[in-house]
Amino acid sequence: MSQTTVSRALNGFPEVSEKTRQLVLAAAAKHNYKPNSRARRLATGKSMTIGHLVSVSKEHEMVNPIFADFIAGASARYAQSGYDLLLSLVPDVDEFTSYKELAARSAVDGVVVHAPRADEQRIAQLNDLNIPFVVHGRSSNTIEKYNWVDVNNERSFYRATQLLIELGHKPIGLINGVAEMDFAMRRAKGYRRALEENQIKLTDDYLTHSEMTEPNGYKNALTLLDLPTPPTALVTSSIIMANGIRRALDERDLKLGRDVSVITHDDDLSYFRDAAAVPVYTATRSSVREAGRLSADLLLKIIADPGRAPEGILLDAELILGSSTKPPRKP
Amino acid sequence: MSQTTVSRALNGFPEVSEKTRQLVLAAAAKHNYKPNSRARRLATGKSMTIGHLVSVSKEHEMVNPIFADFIAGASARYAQSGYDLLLSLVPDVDEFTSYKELAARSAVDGVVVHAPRADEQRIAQLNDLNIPFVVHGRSSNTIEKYNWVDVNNERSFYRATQLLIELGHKPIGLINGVAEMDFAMRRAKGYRRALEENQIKLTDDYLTHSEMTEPNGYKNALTLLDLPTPPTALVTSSIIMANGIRRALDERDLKLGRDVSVITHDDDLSYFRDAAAVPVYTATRSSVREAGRLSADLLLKIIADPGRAPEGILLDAELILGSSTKPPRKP
DNA sequence: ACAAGCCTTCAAAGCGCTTTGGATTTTTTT
DNA sequence: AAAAAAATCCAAAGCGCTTTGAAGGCTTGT
Repeated sequence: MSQTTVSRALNGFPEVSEKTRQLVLAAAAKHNYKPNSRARRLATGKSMTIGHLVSVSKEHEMVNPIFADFIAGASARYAQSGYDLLLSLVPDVDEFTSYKELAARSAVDGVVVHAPRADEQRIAQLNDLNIPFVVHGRSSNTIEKYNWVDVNNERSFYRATQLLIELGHKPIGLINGVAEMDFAMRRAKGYRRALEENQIKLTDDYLTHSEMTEPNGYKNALTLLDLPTPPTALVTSSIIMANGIRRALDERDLKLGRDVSVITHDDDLSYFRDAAAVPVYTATRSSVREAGRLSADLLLKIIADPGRAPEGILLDAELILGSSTKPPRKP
Repeated sequence: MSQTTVSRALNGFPEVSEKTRQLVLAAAAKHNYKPNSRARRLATGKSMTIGHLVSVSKEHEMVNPIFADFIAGASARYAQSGYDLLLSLVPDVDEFTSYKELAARSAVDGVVVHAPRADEQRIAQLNDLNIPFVVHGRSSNTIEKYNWVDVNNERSFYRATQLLIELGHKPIGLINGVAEMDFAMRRAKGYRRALEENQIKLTDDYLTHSEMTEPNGYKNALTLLDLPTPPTALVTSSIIMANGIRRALDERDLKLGRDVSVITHDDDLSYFRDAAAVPVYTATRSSVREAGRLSADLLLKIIADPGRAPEGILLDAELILGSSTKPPRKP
């Protein structure tokens, strides 16, 4: 049997009879034969690989904890379509160099951009490189068209803040992510809008920006609690920071919910899944794993049809009521 | 200039004069030329790719949170040596199928095995497939030789338990990972040995096994605190569980350290880095990122020299004193 | 100035597939 | 039964590199 026939049988071409196909498939299964990826990729001119470049902050050696779950979602989709996932954790400073290199040696058919800043250069750069990509998040100050999957951050945090205000809270703090990040900017915007609409005037002292680690949640919570008029409620961007906040409250003998209300954004991380009947935290919840799936789907579509008009997928976070929010305590 | 010369110049062969090499390099830089990965890999017969198969528990859709930091460590090494990192999150049930497939289509030059069980089949399977691999962890019930990088789990937990005993604690609980995991088994062993050597008899009620999530830390802590003779100290396998434990203590109006002492294993995750002057938790600390680096180094060595005798690298976790351990409270 | 020897360059083969275009066989039509 | 059409199959080219083996250019020694 000729090489051509085997190749066609395995790749599902119609020029081969069903009988032969079955024969080929049986023989392949028997000898555990799979076409050599390297040869196949050279012949087809496709890499059958999607790149994920995750930047590691040079300063803090920080890996964004949500990326594992995001990738878990995406990976499943790639596998279904026969794509491999190429992962590279690069120091944030030379991220573009990495993209350029990947493109030059044509190692990937597409990439996913993680953690876009409000001013994001990678989008224009990738458009220039003419390499298909999907951004997980958006970039407010970018005019170029691009494909993205994002959560409605502004609205979520607007709603969260609004809820606290309705409960009677006035001084409300926001413990946010790094200021340059697009999501952080949008969340701050939602938070501010809710305050403004309710004529609550707060200085920027009530708003902190930092990497979303547990220690930072702790530290920033203490800073806010030390204000002359400490907040009676906090909104935060990450369940990991929320854990730090809880620790700070604990240290001050304040009870979560009773003394200080907290609403956190909840990415539904697998190791923090808040699945109790009454969740621990009132939260704006949106599964980052689902975002991973959707991003992968979108990227595969773009690759299959390069002419496609850029698309944005906006997910709405649910506002889930837990036990960490109560009306402020009467003095 | 001929293709041969260019290839040789770029790949550092000695047959090309320094002058020509510089010329070639300059031209390559100017046009942003990089040899096409696909073609190169076919020609050399190497994939220049390392596979990481991370299993996702089918049941809980759980991704081990340490893997992000581990991979961050490994990725840097691969990049240095020109290797790509192929990541696949596979349902734990069909992990071997994935390995076989990778081998058949020769997509990788080596793999890293994550989260080995005490009874681990993958080691024999990979040896059969004759594919270079390094195990992050060990497998107690495996007789085959293999390369591994592991922490001295038994000793760490022996020392941790011993410390608590020296402080005066008697009923000591262990909130551990899933029982089948090799590391969990070793940690339990160290814990038990310390108890035995001090003639402390405790039933297995003081020992819980579960996936290392925050909710499980919480739940298991409550279970132990509800025992007729509740433990005055807890040892736990993960800082994420430790956060759940803190929540449980909080709910019972118990103060960490004062009322209940806690020692946690600390993988030095980037988003939980406990870098305070006096750490929050007394901990057995070992950087999982460093383990990632070492695993990558070892694997690259094996690939470069297949004849190499299997090697094991045993890391010793430091026992770091924090503020979560005190003598038991007098009743 | 010429041969020997070394350094440098090159043409061509091959990596293991896919794909094209043609050849062969089988089926259908007249 | 012969011709036309359809269904199969196959040989060979090509994907973009690396690597082999041979040729060309330069230096050195006599």
